Amino acid sequence: MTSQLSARDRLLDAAEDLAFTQGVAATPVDVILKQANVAPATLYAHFGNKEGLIVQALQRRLGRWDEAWRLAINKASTPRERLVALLPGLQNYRESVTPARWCPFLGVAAESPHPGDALQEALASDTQLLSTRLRELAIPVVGATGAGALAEELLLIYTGVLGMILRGVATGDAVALGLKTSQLAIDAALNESG
Amino acid sequence: MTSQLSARDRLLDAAEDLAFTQGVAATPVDVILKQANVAPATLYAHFGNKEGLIVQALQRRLGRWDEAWRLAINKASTPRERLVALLPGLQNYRESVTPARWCPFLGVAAESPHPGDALQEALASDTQLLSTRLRELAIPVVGATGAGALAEELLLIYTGVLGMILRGVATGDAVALGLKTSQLAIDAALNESG
DNA sequence: GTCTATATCAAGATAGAC
DNA sequence: GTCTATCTTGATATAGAC
Repeated sequence: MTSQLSARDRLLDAAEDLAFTQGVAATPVDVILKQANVAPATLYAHFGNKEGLIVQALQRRLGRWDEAWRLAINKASTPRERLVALLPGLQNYRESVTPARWCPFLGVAAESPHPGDALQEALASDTQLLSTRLRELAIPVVGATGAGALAEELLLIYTGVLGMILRGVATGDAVALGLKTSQLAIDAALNESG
Repeated sequence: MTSQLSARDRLLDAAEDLAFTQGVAATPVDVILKQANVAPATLYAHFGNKEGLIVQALQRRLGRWDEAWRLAINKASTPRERLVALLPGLQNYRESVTPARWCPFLGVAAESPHPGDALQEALASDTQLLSTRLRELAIPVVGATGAGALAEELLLIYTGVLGMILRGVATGDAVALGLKTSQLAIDAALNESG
């Protein structure tokens, strides 16, 4: 049976499915090709090389994660809930996609030795998105003065949640722990600004 | 010039130096051999294969990290300072050894796809050490009842510090941020138990 | 235990037809 | 754009002498 998706989409799906769960270096191109049911030359025609495929898979995933996070923010009803929506958003997101062993952006960056790579830039985009939006969401909660510092703490906690998943903690447990810690950070920031 | 260290030690040094900064998969055995000034057969005689070398390099590093942490704990003068000594300990440690791009245990685990690998077990040893000792150190600060929960939060924060380093934040900045967040978690635990 | 030289193999990438 | 078949490379590991 042939899938109805384009070869390009099947390749992106397979790359996400395999490389982000098994590791990029540990996932040979052959295996991706087989799962996508696509011929080698097609991959290279679309993406140039393996790294090109991984980069585009990361970009697509960042877009989807962005959407999922926005959705979680929109479901929240207070500024404070919107600020911590990151964490339930992460949990929902991980339940909706093939869950990478942990964060694919950090994972790919950890494997890629050269800072200037397109792969590293994908991680930078992720970090940038997190920093910027967390800071925006923090302003209505603690005011513009303390927003940057609080955003940094929340990014640290979020990053810690991802790392705990790599340590083998279940996503739900790691998220609950991160949520609890985030509340402490927000309370402390409110006491300072108030 | 030939080093005075044994071939075995030169191999471990080179593996730590290269594989933990560039990534294991991205570091060919040849390169390790060249830097160690050792012949291929010697490596395989000592370690069996590349993974064996990496595993022993990790074990050695865990031992040294353990020592460094103990040292930081001993330099502290109050139970509370001992509980957070993890973070200045990390900073000193990273300044004393070839600093891996981030945590070599998490890094190696991230690359290794199979949960049962000897490599994954090295990460488990690290997590185990952190959990156990943090809990012991937390008892004199917040009492036995809340110690486990606080230890989990501090491990999350520590793991977040490591992840922030991978995101490109300087070690000192990440440590300072983690220290600040840890103090919040401890204060909150004290309020609950008091 | 250590060396030089080499076998073996897997993986990324391409050639050329359709 | 897509396929089958293949090329090329580079990396792990071993053979056999000292």
